[in-house]
Amino acid sequence: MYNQYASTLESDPSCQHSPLSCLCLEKDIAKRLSRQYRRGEALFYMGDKFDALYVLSAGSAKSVKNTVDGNEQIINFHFPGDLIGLECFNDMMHVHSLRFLENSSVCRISLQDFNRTLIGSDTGRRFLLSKISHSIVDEQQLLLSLVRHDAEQRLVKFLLYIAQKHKQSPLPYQVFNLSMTRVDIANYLGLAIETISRLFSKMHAHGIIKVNKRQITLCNVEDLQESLLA
Amino acid sequence: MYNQYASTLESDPSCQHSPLSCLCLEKDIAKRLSRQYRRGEALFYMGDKFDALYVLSAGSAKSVKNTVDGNEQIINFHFPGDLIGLECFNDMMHVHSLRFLENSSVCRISLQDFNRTLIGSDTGRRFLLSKISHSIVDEQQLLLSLVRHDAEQRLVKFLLYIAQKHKQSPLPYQVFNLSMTRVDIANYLGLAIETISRLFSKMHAHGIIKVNKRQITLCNVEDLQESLLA
DNA sequence: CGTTCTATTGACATCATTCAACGCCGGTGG
DNA sequence: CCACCGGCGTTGAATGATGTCAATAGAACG
Repeated sequence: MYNQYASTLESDPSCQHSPLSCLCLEKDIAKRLSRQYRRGEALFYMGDKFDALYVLSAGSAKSVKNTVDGNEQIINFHFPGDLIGLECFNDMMHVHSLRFLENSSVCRISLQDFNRTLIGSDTGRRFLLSKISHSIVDEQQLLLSLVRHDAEQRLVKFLLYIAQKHKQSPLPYQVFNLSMTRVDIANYLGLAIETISRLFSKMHAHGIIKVNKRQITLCNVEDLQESLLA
Repeated sequence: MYNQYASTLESDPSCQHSPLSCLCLEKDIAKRLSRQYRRGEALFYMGDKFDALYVLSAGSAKSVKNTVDGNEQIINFHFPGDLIGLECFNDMMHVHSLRFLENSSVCRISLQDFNRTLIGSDTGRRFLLSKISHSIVDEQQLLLSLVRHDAEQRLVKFLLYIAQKHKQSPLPYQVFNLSMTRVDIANYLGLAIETISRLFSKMHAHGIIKVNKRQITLCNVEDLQESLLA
């Protein structure tokens, strides 16, 4: 019961293409922005005033932190249904920049609407709290990979994660297109780009996955999952 | 204004020893548990029903995830003022075990009270949202260390983080006792315990820090902070 | 008083990075 | 149309940081 929205997002076919629509219909707190964004565009920059949360309704994006040495660090990737901006209630400023990886659209949730939902609707509040928990847990999963897994395991976990995020897509979820470059993946996983490239080649040669440019096919999901346990 | 509670926790001397007291006094949502916990005791275990959040009011603790291979992974450490349990709204179960590192006490916030505060009090809601953001950002900081820093930088960042958490203590904050073992630190930072040991020895020899068993002295905090930027 | 936990140190092995060269593709301008 | 260029990706060889294995010793605890 508590969990109804989270699970709805996974399974209810009516939500397949826009999980947010549940939320939109339900509580009308997110308003679809008319504007579409293109690959490379930014929704906001680190340091901007925080005046709304967003839900990604289509496409994909990355949260990027600019480090002192002039480089970027990708904090996470976002996919349809992800709630963006939860880390900003501390300073009321954006602590990342958000950059789209492909043509995308978002729903905007003003802080006023956010608060109103938190206050006024039991199911809305549960939904939002569940989203908050989910994003914390996702982050901890990445943390776990970085700490306990070697390069190949990190990449496998990453691919499984991406596949998971594509479960709403019409394609079989074992087949998907990466919207990010190898550079992005390497950055995110804390590896050198050459390592990513070599791993793709090796795993392809071993028949574990198929790699064709950015299209990935996971040949045996269960085997991959098991390989993480070793 | 939005930020008043967060900053109060840092600076208001009346909150020095129990940051939570702000919250207790303010909204009466957290009730100090009479029971004190001892080193090694658990507050809850992974899989337990999630029926309350906690604020650590004294001592320290670790959140631990049991991995499939029978090992543990420390997800984070907790210090006075930290809000514990935010990751549980998804499944309404605890996803970590919480284990105290020294004699400690906690304040319990029932879900009912939590919701009531979210609904009923503007300042309480802001305070809680700020806490949520803070814990997400903390986690991302660790993530950044793991991805971008080598072993020494990770350890330095960890020590600065601990020092930061001890700013409320009567001691000068450059001097503190680690409540966790070398094993815990290694586990948390994704390093071998021998690496931690060697780094402590090396940094001690170089006069960067002083190490005496578990007591650490940071000889020059600014130098340490700068060393992270390189 | 032994057993276990914690910590330190050395020798060696290994995985991932770094440096370097190269190819492919798409866009842009002459 | 072709030439050039920058971004993206692959592969090889050498280097180095960190893990692993092993030995030792003090501290904590029953």
